[in-house]
Amino acid sequence: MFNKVLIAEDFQDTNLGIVDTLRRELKIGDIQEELYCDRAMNRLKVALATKAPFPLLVTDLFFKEDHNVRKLTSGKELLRAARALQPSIKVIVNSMEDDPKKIQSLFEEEGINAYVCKGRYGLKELISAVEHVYRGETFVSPQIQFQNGENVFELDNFDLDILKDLASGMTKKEISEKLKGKNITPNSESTIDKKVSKLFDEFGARNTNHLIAKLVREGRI
Amino acid sequence: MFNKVLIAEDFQDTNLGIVDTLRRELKIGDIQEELYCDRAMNRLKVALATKAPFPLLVTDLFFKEDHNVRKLTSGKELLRAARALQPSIKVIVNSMEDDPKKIQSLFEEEGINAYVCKGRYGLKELISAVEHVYRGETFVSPQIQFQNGENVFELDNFDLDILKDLASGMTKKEISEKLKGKNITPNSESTIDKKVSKLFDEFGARNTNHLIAKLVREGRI
DNA sequence: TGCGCGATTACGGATATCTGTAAGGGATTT
DNA sequence: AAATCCCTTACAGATATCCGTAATCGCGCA
Repeated sequence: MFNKVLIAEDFQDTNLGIVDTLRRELKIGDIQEELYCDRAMNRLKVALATKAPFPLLVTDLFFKEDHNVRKLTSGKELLRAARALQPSIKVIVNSMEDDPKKIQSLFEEEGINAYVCKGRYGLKELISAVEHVYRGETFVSPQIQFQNGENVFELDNFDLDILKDLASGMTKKEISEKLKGKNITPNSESTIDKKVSKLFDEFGARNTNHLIAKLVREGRI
Repeated sequence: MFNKVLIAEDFQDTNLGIVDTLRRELKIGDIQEELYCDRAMNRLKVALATKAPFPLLVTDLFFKEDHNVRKLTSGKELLRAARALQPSIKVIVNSMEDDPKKIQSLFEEEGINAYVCKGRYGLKELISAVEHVYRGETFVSPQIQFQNGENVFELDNFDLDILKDLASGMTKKEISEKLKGKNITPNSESTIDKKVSKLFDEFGARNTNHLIAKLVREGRI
């Protein structure tokens, strides 16, 4: 089993539960915890410099803001920095997020080793995740369904930019002009019109207001 | 100090932290926990029936859905039901929510005794909250700022209904007709126009898309 | 009673959105 | 080379929006 683990998690109470469980169930002696990403990163550096690197990082995704100024503000940034420093480190993400697409992208883009969804069985799953990762396998909370195809439509960056601009109050004419100014093509008002209309169909929206409301609610823009 | 406490919290790990801390710091012997609102409610009923009611309920606001069918789906419903059953019960809400307006309404509408915001100091604050509540006082996490006045504009139910309809894709003409059909006044398209335009000013929005995006993001519609 | 004020409503004009049709270009296929 | 498909663009008509002006109504108040 891993000889030491670093846990980055800003919820004091959750933290306590995790530490306690890992210690008791997995007999991991050296469990260290940090409430801030920056401090967690420091620990990784120090451990590596003293030839006693952490083989495993368990991190949340979201860290609440407070008075402290921070360089690293999310678990994603932390795990990227950690991987840059120490490529061999195993990473388990433990968070509330339950959107399969976002979790999938953590595996694909960040190469995490396991994802555990906080919830009623979060602790049991975390133990299972640590065991899997130790054996070189990946793990995902079973309630996460990686549905491919289905009702999930892709939004490419072009669509996304248009929608963000619309949501921030720009008209299609203004967007068209902005794109022309930046020499990005396509850029005609007509094409923007068509793109957005197609999204109406895909998302079952009746007009722009409806589409924007849906997408903002889904956290996609 | 309270002789027993019921904790409703669907995050297993958080739960463990809370139970442990209350037991150690406050010497509360009888600490019971439930992962589901319905079961928590049952415990309250049984305890009351056997003449050993819980003097204190600590509950989260949000409970994740799973396969189990549930009557009570949120902490708000749970605490209402609890108060209906046993009006004297003290209630501490322990949740992620950090919107002062929503928290304030919990005090004003639901008469909760304390609100503790989950976070880096959540456990320490929870202890403090229990002590305050035991002394008959209220408690709120210090990072919650009850700002009155300021930049916070009120949205009455009429505005809210219009905005919700717009966000769901209705045109102003359709909204006007819907209101006329239900004999709700005012209901002219012109008035709806004016109302929404005034909201542009108040919220610094450039058009309806912008306004809806802002309000959805703030969770107000 | 009359005045003032705000809310509601009507209306019109300038823009913007939504939708359909059609033309052109580039890439792939036959 | 011709046919096909997809993307981009132009254009046009029907609606919808945004915004200004002005008339009307209800209500408190002197």
